[in-house]
Amino acid sequence: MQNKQDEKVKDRISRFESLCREKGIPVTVQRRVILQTLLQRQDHPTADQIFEDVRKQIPDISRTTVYRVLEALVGLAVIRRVHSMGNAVRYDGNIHRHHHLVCRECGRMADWESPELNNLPMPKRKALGFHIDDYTIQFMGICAECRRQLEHEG
Amino acid sequence: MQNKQDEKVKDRISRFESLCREKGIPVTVQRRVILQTLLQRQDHPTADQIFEDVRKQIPDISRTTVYRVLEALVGLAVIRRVHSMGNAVRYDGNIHRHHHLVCRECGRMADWESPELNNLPMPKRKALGFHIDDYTIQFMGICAECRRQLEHEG
DNA sequence: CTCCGTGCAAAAGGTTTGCACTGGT
DNA sequence: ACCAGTGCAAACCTTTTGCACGGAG
Repeated sequence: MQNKQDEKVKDRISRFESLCREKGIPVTVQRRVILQTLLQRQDHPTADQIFEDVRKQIPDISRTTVYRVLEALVGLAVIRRVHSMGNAVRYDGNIHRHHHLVCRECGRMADWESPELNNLPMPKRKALGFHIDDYTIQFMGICAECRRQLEHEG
Repeated sequence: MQNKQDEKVKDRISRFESLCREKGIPVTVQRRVILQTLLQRQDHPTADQIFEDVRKQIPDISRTTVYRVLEALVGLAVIRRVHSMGNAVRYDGNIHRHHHLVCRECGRMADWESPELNNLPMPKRKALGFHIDDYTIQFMGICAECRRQLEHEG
């Protein structure tokens, strides 16, 4: 069981290394250990939590490096941010069930309402200890303005 | 059209005032204007964006008040946070389509996989200018630990 | 050998807190 | 009059940036 998980992690890491070689990006100890640390956790840690973990293996690593490497890994699509908006809390005056279109680039959000999405099968109360009573879907993509900008850059 | 929207806002505000009276919570100018400001916007502003807006009506309002009032309104279920995790970015090593159970109280998250949720009808490319290519569902509720704690408090 | 990645320190957001004062009820 | 809400300033936490050094390709 544990071995199976370990193998998966090893596999992901070696695929990451191939990807780096392909793109001519240096494979550093820090990157390998940061990726490994995230992959070994079953939760969804913050950069700082990863920093604390990684420190056990690389005591002199800098917090800055952890932040930079994580964003680099996101850029390579090796890992994901859990939610792709900026780092400020956003508020919504609409309290009935509705969904959002979110731009990966700039965090811009638009509402998305669709009756067929409003009666999905919910995890039953008690799922994993959670009492779930509502849900909201984030549709992810690129907004018109960012698309235009990306095209202009090349 | 505009009048219809204005009426909705007025209605929400007067319902908010009733709720306050019911609970013996003071209705202040600041609260009314902050709520109104959020309701009049069609986007999902940050506390700071609301602060800038509200300033036009109450030039001497403090940023602190805006932060506090918004959280108070969330507590009363009059408005919502767009995503209910803490204020640090979280990373996920799992890059295939999957969903999350999120605790409203503490932000704890668990993965939720369900084949029947992995082929929902997506907004067609171009919806509102967005090119959507993926989605993820956030199921919202209370985790076991927070439930226990809330019961202990009364 | 050349760059990119790293570490450090400082700055830049975003948010919270303690305290004195003001304003709703 | 009482208590909760507000404003201010300072603290705090998370993230970003500039620069000099060191290690990977």
